[in-house]
Amino acid sequence: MNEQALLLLGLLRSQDQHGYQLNEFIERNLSRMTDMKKATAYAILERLCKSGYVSVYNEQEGHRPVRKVYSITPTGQEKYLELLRANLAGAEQMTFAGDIGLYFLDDLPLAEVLELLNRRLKQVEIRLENYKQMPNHTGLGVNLAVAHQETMLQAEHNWLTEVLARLKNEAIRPEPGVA
Amino acid sequence: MNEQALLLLGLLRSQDQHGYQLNEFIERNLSRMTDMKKATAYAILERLCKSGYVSVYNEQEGHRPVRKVYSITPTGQEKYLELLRANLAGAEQMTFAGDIGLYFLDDLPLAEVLELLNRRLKQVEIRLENYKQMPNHTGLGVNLAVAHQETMLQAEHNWLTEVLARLKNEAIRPEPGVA
DNA sequence: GGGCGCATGTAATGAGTTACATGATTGA
DNA sequence: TCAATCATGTAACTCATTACATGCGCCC
Repeated sequence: MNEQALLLLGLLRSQDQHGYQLNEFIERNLSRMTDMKKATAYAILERLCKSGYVSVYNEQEGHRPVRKVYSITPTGQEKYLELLRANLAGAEQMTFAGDIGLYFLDDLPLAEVLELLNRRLKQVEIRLENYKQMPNHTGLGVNLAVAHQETMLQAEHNWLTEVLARLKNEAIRPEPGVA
Repeated sequence: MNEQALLLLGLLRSQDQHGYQLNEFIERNLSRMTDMKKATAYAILERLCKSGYVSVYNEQEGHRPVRKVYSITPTGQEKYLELLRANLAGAEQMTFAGDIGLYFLDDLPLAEVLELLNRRLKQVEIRLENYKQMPNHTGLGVNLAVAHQETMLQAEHNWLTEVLARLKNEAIRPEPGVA
């Protein structure tokens, strides 16, 4: 009962959809918001169905494979709002897996650390480029979500750049008094 | 074979330790880096043992319960460096669960959104306070890791504040031309 | 004597991923 | 005719969490 459920319910709120359709949409437009896999979406839809938050009916267009079209129920609408409120009001834990590496950074020679962190920086830069080339979406919320990620990526970029500068400095003039 | 393994191996690198000891240390000093639970640590230590990255011996101090003391092996040392390099060089995905809510923010009345996001902001502020009251650690890496989290939290704070201001503005003078 | 701290785990559960299986249609 | 797309799923697995169980020593 988490963000993935919220996402699927939210998408179904605007219109009935079948699993494939939802998965396509998520992959094309929301790959930055979530990394939910297709099989997972199907599984969650089933779960939502069992819980009564969505209902299903079959549909066939021409000779295409039969589709299971999901539709949000009144209970689902309530659940959706509940999940949405909780999500908006809550702050995330903000623990970064990459910090574990930083914690142990003293275990490698400074030169190597510099090279490795540079690799990290490059990846952040590539992703930032990606955002900058993206067209504006429609809808207030969509733009906010995208802007948030860009902001955080930029923060990460700034921080990494600054750290690299500081470490480089230390490489030239090592341990200048500070432990 | 992820960050938790890296963490445990890294801690064992400095000295042999038993599970309880590791768990205590993590809870006291590294609760911000990771939210690994105690049972998980025990399980991972076992896994590392089976893989040959650590070895075990028993120890008893006085009449205390017997301890399983873990010791990193040469293979473990190699694995550790491998994991460390990968961790330092890699950038994280940076998908925030809270963005799903933002994405659907149009589904709630603006006034409520304002209130909910304010709740989110409050939590960020509390955590920031926490960081500011913390003493400096020893060791370059430790400080970097802590500083990183503080930086990102601050970025989150700035962003949220700005968004709230913008939305509040819109509440007063709604939809001023922009879709 | 009672509660906390020490020290280790297990069993059940849940969430999510991977890899695989199926089979029809459509377009080059 | 061959590959890609449409459409759904299952089975096996990993990973981690929760909740529980155990039992002794130490200190008040």
